[in-house]
Amino acid sequence: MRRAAQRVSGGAFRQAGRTQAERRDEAERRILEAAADIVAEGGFEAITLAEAGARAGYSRGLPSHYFRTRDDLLSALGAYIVETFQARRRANAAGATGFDGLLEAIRVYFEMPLDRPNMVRAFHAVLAGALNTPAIAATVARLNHTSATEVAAGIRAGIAAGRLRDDIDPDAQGVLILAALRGSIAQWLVDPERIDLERLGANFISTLERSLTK
Amino acid sequence: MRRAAQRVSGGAFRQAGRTQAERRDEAERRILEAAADIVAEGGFEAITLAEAGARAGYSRGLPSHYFRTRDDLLSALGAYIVETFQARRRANAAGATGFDGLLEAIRVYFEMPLDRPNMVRAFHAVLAGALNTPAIAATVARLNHTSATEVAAGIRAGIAAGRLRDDIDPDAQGVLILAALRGSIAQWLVDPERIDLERLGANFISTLERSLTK
Amino acid sequence: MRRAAQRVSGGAFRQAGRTQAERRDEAERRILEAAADIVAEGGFEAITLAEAGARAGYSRGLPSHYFRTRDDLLSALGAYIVETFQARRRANAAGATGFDGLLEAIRVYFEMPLDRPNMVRAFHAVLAGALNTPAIAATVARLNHTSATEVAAGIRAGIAAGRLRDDIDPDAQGVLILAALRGSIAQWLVDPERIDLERLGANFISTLERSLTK
Amino acid sequence: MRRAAQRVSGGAFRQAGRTQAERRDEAERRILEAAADIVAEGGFEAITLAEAGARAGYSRGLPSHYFRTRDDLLSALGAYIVETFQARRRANAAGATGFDGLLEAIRVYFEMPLDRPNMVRAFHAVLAGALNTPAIAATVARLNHTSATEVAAGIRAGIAAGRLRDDIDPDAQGVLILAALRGSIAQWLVDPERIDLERLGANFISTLERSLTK
DNA sequence: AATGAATGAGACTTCATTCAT
DNA sequence: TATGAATGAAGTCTCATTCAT
Repeated sequence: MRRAAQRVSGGAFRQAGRTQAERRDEAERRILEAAADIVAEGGFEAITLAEAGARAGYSRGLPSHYFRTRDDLLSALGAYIVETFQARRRANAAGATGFDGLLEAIRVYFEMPLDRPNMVRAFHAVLAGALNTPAIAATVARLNHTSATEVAAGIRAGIAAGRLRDDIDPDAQGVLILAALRGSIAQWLVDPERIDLERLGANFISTLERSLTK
Repeated sequence: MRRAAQRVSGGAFRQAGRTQAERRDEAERRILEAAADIVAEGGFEAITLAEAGARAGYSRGLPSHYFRTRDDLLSALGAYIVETFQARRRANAAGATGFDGLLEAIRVYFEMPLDRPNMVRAFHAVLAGALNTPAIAATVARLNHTSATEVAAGIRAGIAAGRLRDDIDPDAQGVLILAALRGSIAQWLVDPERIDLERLGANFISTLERSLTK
Repeated sequence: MRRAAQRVSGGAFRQAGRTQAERRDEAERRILEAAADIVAEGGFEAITLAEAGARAGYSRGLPSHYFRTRDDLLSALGAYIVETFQARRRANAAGATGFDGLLEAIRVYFEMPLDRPNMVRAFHAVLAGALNTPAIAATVARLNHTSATEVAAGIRAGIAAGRLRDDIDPDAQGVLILAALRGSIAQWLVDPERIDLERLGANFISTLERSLTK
Repeated sequence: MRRAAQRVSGGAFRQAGRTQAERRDEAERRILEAAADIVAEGGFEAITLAEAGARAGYSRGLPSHYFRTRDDLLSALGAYIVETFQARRRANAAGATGFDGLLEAIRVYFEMPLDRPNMVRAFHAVLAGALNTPAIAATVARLNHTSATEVAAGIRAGIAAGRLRDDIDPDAQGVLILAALRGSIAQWLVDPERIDLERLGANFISTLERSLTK
């Protein structure tokens, strides 16, 4: 096995000392990131296998080689974008728990579009793609369930702590809160000039406090 | 002149004696409706000009003939679906005004998916398409602005009537309420088994009353 | 029959008092002229029936109505362009006969491109079209024969007048002279900056005089 | 590694063991040759990408794959046909220089149509295509300039050798001689029965000698 | 006579996919 | 492992042509 640093045709240099498995993993990840960029710019249907390979600095044929079919790539890509988004969201609101953690997570949610617009665009493209692309629908359904349940857990913690009214339906509120977050950002994506996310976030949080606390 | 209904090659029955303008208008409308069906089933990118023509009972080439390019069809289709959705929504909540009218409109909104699932799917496909398709983005941006403004007007009416608190930001609430409606339905579309729209609607309305009324 | 001046859909006014045959003839002629313009701009294959009708100020369907098929239009158009060109050429060199008439006709030939560039472009498009379009080949073959024979007649007149050498092959010279004229203009059409037609014409005539006269 | 000639799906025999670059180069060349055949038969506008691929023994999609667009194929094809024609013409008149070389080249020119009718037809189709196809016009403009300059060089050599009159305009004569050659063949292409190229060639050369020599 | 609605064939082009190297 | 050559299936779009008005 050749171990010296070597020039690959795509023009990228890669580190020596990798095993083939490591190289493969990196190539897959770079292809997924390139694909995520394409999604952010042109939507989910704009992806072509060749373009994803070329943007990642590899050959136009490599995505086919790794992901076999376009559907498999889309499926992996949906999961990758969702995971990346979730990881970022959680990192930004790390440590916060209970109802206060929920409020903090909501604040973070309204800040992410300005911080990471491409990631958010890609994420919403995945949400949109769930409507039609079976390879993605399952991922999004699971995401929705998890996310709404997390929100509901924050509310339940608030109830248990005696801070929130106990006639609240935490599951329904979980869905509604998630809906408001997503729907707000969806409007911002279409018309960022008109939608003031900071103002929306502040209003939403004070609305929640008024409707949920005792 | 032949006046009896006659069979034409496309398989549709049409009345004789139409003017050419009438024939053309009907053909355009039928093509748009067929295209909306396709959108509801397979999403915005699933449309092909040929399929739209064939489903409408015409030739595969007619949509090209009328709409010139696919983009032009998409643009017209986005406007058509939005108009149809709005017309239906308003018809269902006719006569209600003020803050009560807003609450009624919200109730209607949560009922529409069960009443007209295809229309709602098509509508949400348009919303999703706005992310990537410039021809649609403008339509959706206008729709969002109008819709949020209508909601805000209902809130302003409630404030003026002394029923709602006067420290509310009606515009922000308009966006947030629209967001919650859209986001709820988006989750239902992905997993209708899990999302109970009736329950969501009831929770949302009581939440609103608690957060907005004096 | 309505005789008053009337507005037609194309936007053109036409004179009253025509018979239908006259109106039809005018419409045909206007369609042919519009088609000739298209040929001059975009070549022989750029013609579409609809475009010819629209440019002539009529409906897009009228050329079909008159000329039945595209081939029939092309055939009529080839003849029309050739006739127009010949008429112009003869008008410009009217009255000249014999060998001097030939020289005058040659001078005129080199002047026409600057005087009537569109006509000359269309004419050369017809010549080019003869290579592939059977509907035109016959017209051009006849034209070539006639033109070369006319040139030969001028030479024969010069011989008979004792002005030209009598060992000349008039028919071969007819073809060669026609070839030089056409070939010169063909080069000018491709690169009018580089080809100085006036200089070419002067050189050609003095060359001819030296090679043909006693 | 398999080395024996093997039958591939397109119906052509190819050797195994080629590098990919060799395979591609051969495929491109064969597609261009097939396209040149089509041009010779049906003119420049008769080319379709699919037909070029099929005639070359490949799939109907390959020309698109290589040449991207039809215009790019036409452009490459124009250059290819011109190069092939020039190479043949020069090979046939190899070694001849000066004014005698020019006369020999002219003799060869009048012989080529009978020797290589398809090549000559294709070549004249390119000349004709320059009138309307920008992708070809540049190639033909360069060709015309080069060819006329070569002829002029032969005349200048004759003047320098004291064999031709020194009041000749070599550049104008270069254009005129090229014009006569092209124009003669153009007439032959339309009506080969009537045009006797051998006789034309003999007449043209004796005419030239009379008009150019001292 | 004239318009223009509608059809259908054919071309270009893009890609997923397979396969040779 | 990785490249890229080659195929073939759609899809868009343009037009000649037919036909109802």
